[in-house]
Amino acid sequence: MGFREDVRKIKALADENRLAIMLALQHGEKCGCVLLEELNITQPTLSHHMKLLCDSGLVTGRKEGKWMYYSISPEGISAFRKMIRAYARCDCEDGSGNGACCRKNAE
Amino acid sequence: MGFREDVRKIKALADENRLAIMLALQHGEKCGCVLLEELNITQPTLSHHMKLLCDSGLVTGRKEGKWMYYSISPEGISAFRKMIRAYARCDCEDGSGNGACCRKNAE
DNA sequence: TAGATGTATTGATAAGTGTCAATATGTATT
DNA sequence: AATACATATTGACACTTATCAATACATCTA
Repeated sequence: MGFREDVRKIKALADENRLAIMLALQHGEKCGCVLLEELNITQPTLSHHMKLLCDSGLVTGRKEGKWMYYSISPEGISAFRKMIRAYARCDCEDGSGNGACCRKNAE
Repeated sequence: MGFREDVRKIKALADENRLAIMLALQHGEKCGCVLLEELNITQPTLSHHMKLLCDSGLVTGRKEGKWMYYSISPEGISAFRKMIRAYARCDCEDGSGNGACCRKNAE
């Protein structure tokens, strides 16, 4: 069926630099130029990664003058985790919270 | 830093066929030959995907005679979701459950 | 208006990935 | 031992992706 959109979103996180960006944004929004200093990549590469993260909904961008401020999207990461949960799950998690094999590791 | 291992695990889920496999295994273990009937791929391709899923820890394999039975690993998916959560998070989730921006969408 | 600065786009390239046909390996049955 | 069947591996190929240099676009400032 149509998992294409979900695959696209998962791929948005499947890159070392983009994981680093997600961590870098965890404590609040940052300007692109700041991210550029923290990551050892060129400006076009950062722009490319930010586009993928924004398209996936995990990150939102805000333009202020000539600067772009990026931040984690709470709704985006919530939807993302929910989506992940739809695939990374098993029957022993029946919603009652009594899934024996998952009790200890419940997140 | 060393996100390589996490990227490898996330990539394990970043494919349409592997998402379909995860769903197919949700209700319990299945033989490789059964998965082969459900997915429109050849046997070598299935073998390739199962290897990636097993290597990531999301799925475990059990050999019985000439058959391979695959099933979701409860510990694997729990660790996976925990890992995802480390990247797909923001400060407004402070562990107290009071993160204002996430309250409504908490999973 | 001109120059400076931050960001986005384009084009090229190397590396990675999904797929299949062909073949190999392992196991059960006759 | 020989055959049949399920799975794994190898090799090849098309497609995707991460990266950068060069360039374009947008905005601020002198």
